[in-house]
Amino acid sequence: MPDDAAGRPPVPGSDEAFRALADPTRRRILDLLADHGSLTVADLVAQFPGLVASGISKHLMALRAAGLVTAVRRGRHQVYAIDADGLGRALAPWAARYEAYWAEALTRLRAASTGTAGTDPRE
Amino acid sequence: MPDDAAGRPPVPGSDEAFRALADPTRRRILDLLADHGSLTVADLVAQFPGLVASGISKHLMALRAAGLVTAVRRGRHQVYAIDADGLGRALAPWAARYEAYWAEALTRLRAASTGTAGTDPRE
DNA sequence: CCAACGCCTTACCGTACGGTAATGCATTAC
DNA sequence: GTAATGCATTACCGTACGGTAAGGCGTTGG
Repeated sequence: MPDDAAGRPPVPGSDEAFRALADPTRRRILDLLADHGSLTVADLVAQFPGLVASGISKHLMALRAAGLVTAVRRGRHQVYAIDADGLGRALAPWAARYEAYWAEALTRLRAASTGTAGTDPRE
Repeated sequence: MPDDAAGRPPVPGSDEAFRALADPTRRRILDLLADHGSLTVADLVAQFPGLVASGISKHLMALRAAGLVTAVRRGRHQVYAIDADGLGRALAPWAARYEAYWAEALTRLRAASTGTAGTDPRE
């Protein structure tokens, strides 16, 4: 990248958030945190058989740098949780611009999941 | 990546979409397409002083592979536009899960831009 | 105090990504 | 028909990313 003269005045801190969300593992971590509220590193490691603790820790650091999760020490464990405020601030501007696009797909998705209970986000 | 044993059955085609959105240049291309409706490669190249046509073309291919934009030939120009349906299908499941997080930030954002005639997709 | 534990940190490696330059294949213009 | 345009494609390069393995520091427990 020779220079950033392309100009990117809009969305200041969202870059890191979008880059963080690019990785499927990190999105799954967010999903797990959204489901369970808060989890330790060990809890998360148990959910990823193909990864060791270091990898999970690195992903968590990336999410933390992007402001998507928060970390607090509890004893010798580190408990992670979704940073609702940070996630909102990072994605709200983009969502405001594009929510119209997925709005109809969303209502269709909600209608389809009424009774079918399966994870089938298409058709 | 030795294997994908970590398990990623959910959100089948969203991976490419999120990876495509990770790059600021591609998000800016989407913004430009959202603003102008449809643009040719040359139009987009004019918006990025720091890039040559090949680079723009590659970004457009990535966006097309992710199902976020569509391309049609008009004469010897290639006209790109946002694929509303593809964008919706790719992001709707994720948005359905996390929209609550940016909902409050969104209303706050809308309240702040009341009267400042920004880019308002709806209402 | 000392050993075990838990997590972060650093070093390192392979691969994929973003970028340019050069080539190819259409379509338009002369 | 031939030349020029417009975009895609390919080849190539530097860098950043995702992953593991090894080391460090604070915390828990005897």
